[in-house]
Amino acid sequence: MGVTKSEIFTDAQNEIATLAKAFAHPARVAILHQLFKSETCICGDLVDEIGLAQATISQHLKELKNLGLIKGNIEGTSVCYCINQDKWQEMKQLLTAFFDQDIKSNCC
Amino acid sequence: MGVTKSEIFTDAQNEIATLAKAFAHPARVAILHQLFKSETCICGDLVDEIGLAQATISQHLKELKNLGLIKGNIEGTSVCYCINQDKWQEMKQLLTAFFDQDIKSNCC
DNA sequence: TTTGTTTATTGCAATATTACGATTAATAAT
DNA sequence: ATTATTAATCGTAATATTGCAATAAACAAA
Repeated sequence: MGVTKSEIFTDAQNEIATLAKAFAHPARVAILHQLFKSETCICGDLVDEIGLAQATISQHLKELKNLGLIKGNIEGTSVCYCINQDKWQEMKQLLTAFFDQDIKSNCC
Repeated sequence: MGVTKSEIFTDAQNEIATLAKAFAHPARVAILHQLFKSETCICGDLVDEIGLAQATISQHLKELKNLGLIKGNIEGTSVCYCINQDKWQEMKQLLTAFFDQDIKSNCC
């Protein structure tokens, strides 16, 4: 018990859930927002900008990177993080398609 | 520790995270998909359709209802669940606006 | 080489989520 | 009234997530 039964769902359903998890925590939303609006996207700047410990930000960055939504370039001792635009578009398509479903019958 | 620090994020960031949680589990994705495509939206049918226990489905339905994304109408002994289209549109707008952000500078 | 800077990882504690059996509540059917 | 049906809730167990201090790793600067 307590473990998600991925095997009983379709691939599409699991994929949507996995992608949605990226946005299911305000710290990750804040990180992504920062990456969109900011000139620089150095990890350390994100730590300063958002008020969480360095280890915590690093962990959230790792999750976003694992999903492929961001990528990191090493620049000397620091790492520059950016949105992975290809993957971002792919995610956007999948989720907006889900949001744009139209109702077959509205019984209530 | 282990508790999300909602107070350090903006209302918009918290709202996006809260809404995204609706889709962050495949069972809820499956439930919503079923509500969109199905003629009937009786709780019991969802239990049959998706392979989870009645208590589990009921719990997921409660979460979706708390978010306002679905509503339930009592019909005799059964309950008919449906998408709340107003809230669905509102959610869609908020999330697609986030997805449609355009990048200021792409440094990597 | 030694020191400083920056990020990743480890280890741990606490909270949150997921799942389900058992029970309860509410209505329908007999 | 009794029984059956349906859904919500309670209690509990297990896994997942969040957060951070401490440490490690990797590189730059002196």
